[in-house]
Amino acid sequence: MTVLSIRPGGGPAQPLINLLSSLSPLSDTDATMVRERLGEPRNHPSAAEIRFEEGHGERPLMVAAGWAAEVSLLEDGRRQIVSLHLPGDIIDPAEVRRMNLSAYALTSVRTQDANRVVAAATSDDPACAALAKAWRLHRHMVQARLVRHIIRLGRLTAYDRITDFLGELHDRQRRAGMADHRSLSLPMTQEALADHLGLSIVHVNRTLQQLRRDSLIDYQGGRVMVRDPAGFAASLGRTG
Amino acid sequence: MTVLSIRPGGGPAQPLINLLSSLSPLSDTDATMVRERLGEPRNHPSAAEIRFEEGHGERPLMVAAGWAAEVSLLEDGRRQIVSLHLPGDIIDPAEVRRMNLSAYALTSVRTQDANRVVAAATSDDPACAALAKAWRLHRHMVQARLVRHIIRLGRLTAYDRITDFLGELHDRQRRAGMADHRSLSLPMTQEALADHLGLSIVHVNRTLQQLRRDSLIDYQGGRVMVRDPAGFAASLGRTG
DNA sequence: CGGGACCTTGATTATCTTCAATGCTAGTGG
DNA sequence: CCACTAGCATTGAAGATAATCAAGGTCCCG
Repeated sequence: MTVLSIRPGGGPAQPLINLLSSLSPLSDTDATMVRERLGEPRNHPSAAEIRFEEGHGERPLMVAAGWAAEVSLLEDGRRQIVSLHLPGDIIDPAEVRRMNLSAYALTSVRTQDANRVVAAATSDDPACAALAKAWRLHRHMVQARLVRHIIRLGRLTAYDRITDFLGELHDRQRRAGMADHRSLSLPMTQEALADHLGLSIVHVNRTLQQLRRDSLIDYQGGRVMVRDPAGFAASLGRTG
Repeated sequence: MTVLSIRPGGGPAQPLINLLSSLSPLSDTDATMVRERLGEPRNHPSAAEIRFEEGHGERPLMVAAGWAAEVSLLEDGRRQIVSLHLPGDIIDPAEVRRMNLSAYALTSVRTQDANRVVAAATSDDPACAALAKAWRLHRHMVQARLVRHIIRLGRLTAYDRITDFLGELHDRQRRAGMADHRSLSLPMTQEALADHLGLSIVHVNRTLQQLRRDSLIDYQGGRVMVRDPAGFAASLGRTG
């Protein structure tokens, strides 16, 4: 991990740059390329749907601040949050549409048009080679998260689902330079948590309390403190 | 759907050709291109792991006959079948390795090296344009299946999971020209079904019986007859 | 005929959901 | 400043869904 490049205060593009360079080293030139290619910011109020038909086609959006989610709404009103977008993540509208999902702001969200960034990252211009490599690894990571979520939902208990999920969030936030060794932010309601983890609100609430009672975490005000990193990692039903 | 191209007896490549042309029309030339680029067949006994280190790197394999699965093994012996490979599907060893999965033969399986097919389908040679388009759509479909499976596991009951899953299998087999309007093959044990759908064997067994009692399906000898296509589709907790 | 893999069944228990309140806190308007 | 409201978190009780445990049963194959 290129520690040097992790500068949380480096502007709205910094989480994305940190994220990419945590996968494959980027030069300052690469970082600048990302920064300069981001488009105008846009704000989405909490709980609003994030729509994409903004004039010229379906452009990828980078989440600059706040959390968003890709959601499947079922006929009976149930919903499944398929994936989450944290600062630094990029939402691909074409994919959202193809999968029959919708995107929602879980908190107040600020996005920026990332069309030109994605274009650079997927071009075969040698000047973008480092960016392209990091981007490929990033895509792989995104896909691996889907697979991991299938394993979570299919074979882990509520307790392990939450632990495993918090572990994933911690890793993601650290890569983006947005969390320290011991804590992570969790600015989503227990209802959203339930809809992501395939559980009821009530059960999420009780399981979180259990985690607190077991002294694995503290949780309040949208922030999780990892009290026992060892026990935390150990309690995961790990894949082999 | 290009009905003309669906010829179940057209050799081992036919399922793949049917599958691709169900997504985007292929000419006879395209079909020939696929057929001629397939490598030597290889047999995998039922329940064996499908390994890839065969001399020259990790080459994609097309399933020519039988069913395979990508599996995650958990420490405690539980397992999750993340995805299934039916005839016509292509297994990407690089992906299996990246996701920390392993591939197993659920039945006796015959595969063929599909490296040159994938190369053609992902090239930008204009001669492969039709193939490339179908391939892109196919990749999208594969990804959509992962998302759909997340929704199944997260928000559907055992009964609906099985119904929805059978619906998916029916669609896949029809695209490959390997099933008619009313029936599909299901050559996997109830244990494998359980490991895919995140349920216990016993519960899968009882739920299948419930489906039979409700006259939605008949099920015996690895074959499912769809008795009530309307009720079948209606019972699905559909995404919107 | 014996063994093994798979399917089926009953009984019991655990996990998780649902329903129905009750708190808590922050923002709002009087 | 103080009700008042809305959204979220929490709690208890009851019930449904699914897992586990422990046998049998069936079928195929050597």
